[in-house]
Amino acid sequence: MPTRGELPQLLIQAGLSLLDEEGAEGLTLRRIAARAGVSHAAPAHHFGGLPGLKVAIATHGFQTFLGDLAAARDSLPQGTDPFQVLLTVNLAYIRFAESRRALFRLMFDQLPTQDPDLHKSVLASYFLLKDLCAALVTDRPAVPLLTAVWALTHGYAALNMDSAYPPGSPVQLSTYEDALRLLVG
Amino acid sequence: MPTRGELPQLLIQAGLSLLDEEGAEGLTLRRIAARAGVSHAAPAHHFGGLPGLKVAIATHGFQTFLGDLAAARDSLPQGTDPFQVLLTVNLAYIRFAESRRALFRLMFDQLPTQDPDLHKSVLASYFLLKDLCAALVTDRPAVPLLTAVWALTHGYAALNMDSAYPPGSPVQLSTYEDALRLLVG
DNA sequence: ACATTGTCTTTACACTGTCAAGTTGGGGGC
DNA sequence: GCCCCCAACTTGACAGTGTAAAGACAATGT
Repeated sequence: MPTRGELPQLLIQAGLSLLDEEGAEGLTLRRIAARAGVSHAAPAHHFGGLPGLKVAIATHGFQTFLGDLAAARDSLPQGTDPFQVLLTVNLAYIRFAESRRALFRLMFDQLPTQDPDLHKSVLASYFLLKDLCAALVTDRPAVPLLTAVWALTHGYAALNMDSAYPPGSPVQLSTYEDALRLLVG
Repeated sequence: MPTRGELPQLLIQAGLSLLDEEGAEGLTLRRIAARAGVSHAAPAHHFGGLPGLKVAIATHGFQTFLGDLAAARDSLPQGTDPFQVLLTVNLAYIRFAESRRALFRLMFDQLPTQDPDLHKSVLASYFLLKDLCAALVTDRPAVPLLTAVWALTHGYAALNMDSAYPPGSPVQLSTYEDALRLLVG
């Protein structure tokens, strides 16, 4: 039995590992509980059930997602060309989807769920990308550009993740940079 | 009991209705069987198990998906501006994702599966979009443009489907046309 | 010291996918 | 016509799942 009070976090971590190692089908209340060394009903107690646990895992996923994006942004020296910053961050977006497929899918599957914490986590990533776009268009509103950029990036991430887009061969990521440049104008 | 030989199609239809009416969680071997009026082991017999049935449903989904895209294309008069054709077809893409969320998710979840029939269905949609792009760029290869266009469209479809992208308000589909025009150049 | 609250376990139940064995019914060889 | 055989389908059983109720137990507040 773990130290009192830290079980929820431990369960989320167990769920994340299970998700990475065995995919979506491995994500089971009982297996998570077993990995955390507690009974199978303990997770349901803390999260209200499997759906609640999934939301919690997705929320945590969006936080590390945000962390990855911010790390990519901060890895560049101050004063870097804003387009280069956006490109670097968005490639981190695509790489996240590729390296953590099951988690990425779970995250966006849970999006319709109305949960304050999940909503806040998503919003944080939204604002990060919005600021990057705002740096590129000083004369007009950033939201339309952000919408297009986000969609393009998410689409590349989704198609590349399944390695199924051009049936057979992988997505040419080099085309992403050109497409992004066209959108930015 | 249905007429001999048509049970597989009947099971796929039952699965599609179940998917539309109750979402991914309603898709169960036993419930599909009950809806088709057969025993719970009948679907497993024909499709080898739940995964096989899901692949069959996804394959059928891609066929009606292709039908929707082709219908949108053919609804325009001959000689229409190629860009307008591409736009119309892609809006049908986005609308399909919105109106059949569970099926759309299942389809792209099954993409990594290596199944000849599924692969062929996906390829058909691929070629349809490729031809539309080829009509727009006569001087250069169409695949890079197709990749970008497909990703942009798929991204809009995915974000719009969850109505979760700009957290709270729906995706502005008007921005899609502008973005597409930028990509086409 | 005592009651209370929150954490966790135990137990039970309905539901799921899969497998093995049985039943049935129709089509082809004789 | 008859029979065999095979495919379609059913039946029954099993392990695994989520959920709910009820209990055990320790920490905490009074």
